[in-house]
Amino acid sequence: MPELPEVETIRNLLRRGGAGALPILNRFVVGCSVLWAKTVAEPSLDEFHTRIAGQVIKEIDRRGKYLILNMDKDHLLVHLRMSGDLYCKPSSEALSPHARLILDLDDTSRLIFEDARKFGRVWLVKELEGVLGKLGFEPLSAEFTDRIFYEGLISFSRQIKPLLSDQTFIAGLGNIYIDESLHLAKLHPLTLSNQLSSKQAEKLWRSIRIVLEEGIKRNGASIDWVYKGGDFQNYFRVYRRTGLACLECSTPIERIIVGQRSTHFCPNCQKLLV
DNA sequence: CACGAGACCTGTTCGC
DNA sequence: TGCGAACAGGTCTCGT
Repeated sequence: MPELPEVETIRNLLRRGGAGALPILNRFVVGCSVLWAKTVAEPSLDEFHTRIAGQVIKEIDRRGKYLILNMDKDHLLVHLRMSGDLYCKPSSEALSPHARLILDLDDTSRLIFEDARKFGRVWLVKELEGVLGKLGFEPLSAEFTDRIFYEGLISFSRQIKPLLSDQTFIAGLGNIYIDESLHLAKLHPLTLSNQLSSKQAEKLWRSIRIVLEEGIKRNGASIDWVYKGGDFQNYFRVYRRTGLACLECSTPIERIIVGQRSTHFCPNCQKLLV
């Protein structure tokens, strides 16, 4: 489910509540159940239970696709991977069959980490560095300038799509937002990063920010059975539009595999540089 | 260094 | 209708 805009949407729901979910700021943890042991990446299950009890949720941040729950003593980091979700509901409401971790809160609500595919992970840590240290550019930050992006791009000779999906280069993009950004920037997904002109890099930089901001504005994308809430899927330019007309030139959108991921692009608007 | 394959998992949809 | 194959928003590790 989640790339940067979906994670940001979940963050907002946890901070302010909405869509049937409760806010969790200033609540404290009174109990905890781990229903799928592998969900807790760090520390050990025993230590996780003893350390998280009694902690207050002070603030919620995001870095790339990670949610950061700042508690009074530790940080609880959450990565939703493919099918995770994190929300707070009254304890009286039925539990999802895919609940993997439950934090009982002091107002008889509970924070539920749900994840059908069991890929998601949480870390309870003193310092963020160990988990987040290798992440690359934060794409909507002020420090992420077109110039620094261009310098980064030309320092590698890599296919642009796999490079954009590398979280140590840029954090938060996934399959949807990469395909959308590359179409907006009129770049073929196999373009080599060091073949880009500064002009093209600037256009890609702008496209990434436009697409992410629109995704956030629309509360993310809802696809399949996994995640629902946002409506960015109604504004896709290429993602899962194989065979449909390009919105710019009417050429049928093509689907290829790049880096073992489904990749959608317009063969007319996004020609491969030679 | 850059890339591809396989693994981790479950659930839905597609094709015959 | 039924059943196996293909596919899904992510990331890690290993081999070449």
